[in-house]
Amino acid sequence: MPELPEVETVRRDVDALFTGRTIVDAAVGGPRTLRRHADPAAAVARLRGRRLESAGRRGKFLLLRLDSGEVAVVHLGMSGQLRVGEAGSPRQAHTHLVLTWDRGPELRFVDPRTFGQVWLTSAAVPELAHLGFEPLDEPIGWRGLEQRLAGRRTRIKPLLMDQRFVAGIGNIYSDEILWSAGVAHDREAGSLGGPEVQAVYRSMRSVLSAAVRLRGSSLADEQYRDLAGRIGGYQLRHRVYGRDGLPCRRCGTPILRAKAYGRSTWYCPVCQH
DNA sequence: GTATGTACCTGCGGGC
DNA sequence: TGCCCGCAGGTACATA
Repeated sequence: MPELPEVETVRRDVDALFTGRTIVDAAVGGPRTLRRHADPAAAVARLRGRRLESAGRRGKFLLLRLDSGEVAVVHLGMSGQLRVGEAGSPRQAHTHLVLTWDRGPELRFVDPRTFGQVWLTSAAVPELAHLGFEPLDEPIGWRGLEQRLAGRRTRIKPLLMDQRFVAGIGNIYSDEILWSAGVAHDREAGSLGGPEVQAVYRSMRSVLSAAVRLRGSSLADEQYRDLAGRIGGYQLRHRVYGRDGLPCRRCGTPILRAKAYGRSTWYCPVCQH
C-alpha cells in the first residue's frame, strides 16, 4: 500500500519526467476517481493547456502544481498507481485518468479498488490542513516528538498511523519503525520514556529514509509499482511486516501477527517492550 | 480524547 | 472447475 516512501518515489519520477511540460488533453474514466467534483469532466477540463510547475508531496498526497495556480492532488489509496505509457499503447484495466502532454508519454492513473482519488484545488490545498508533521522534511527532533506524545493515552501504533499526528506512515512502516525502536505496538503513547521516544524518532527517520532510497516496498499481493512499472526494493529489508512465524532478525524469536486497531500487526514478542 | 465499527472497492485465496 | 466468502487496508465518518 502506498505510504510516504512509495509516494515520494512516484513524486520524483513525475517531477523528472513531466515538470515543465504542458497537458494538452485529459480524459477521465468513471466518476469515482474525481468524486470530490460534482462534474468530473468540467474539473479535468481545467487541466488542459496547463503547464506542470512542480511535483510536490505532503504525507501520502502527491501535489501537481500547475501554472494556473491550481494544484492537482493525487492520493493513491490502496491500489492506485501512476504509470507512463506511449500514446496508443494498450492501457491497463482500471485506468481512470489519462493525461496527454505536449511531448513524451501519457501519464495514467490506474486504480483497481478505486480508493484513490484525484482532485483540483487552490494553491494552499486547504483539504490537507489537518495533516501532522512531515517525518523526513520537518525535523522536529525527538524532544519535539516527546512534547507531542505527552499525555496521549492512545496506543503508539495507531498514533503513528494517524495522519493528523504524523503524515505519511501506514501499516507497513509503523510496524517496521516500532520493531526498529524496540517498542511494542500497544504501548500508551504518553508512557514512552526519553530513550524510547529517541529510538522511535530515529527509527522513523531511518526506516523511511532507507525505504525512499530503495524506492519503496512492493509486496506479492499488492499493486505498488513506480512510473515505469518497476517494483520497489525495501520489501527485502522488512524486519516484521508479513513475516509471521519467521525468526526475528534481532533475537530469533518467531514474529507474531495480531489483529489490532482493525489492522494486521506484526511484532517481536521478546525484543519489543 | 479515545476506541471501535462501517462504508467504499476489487482481486485473490481458501474452503467446499 | 466453479462458486461463495472473507480478507486486505487508506480515509472519512458515525457511534459509544
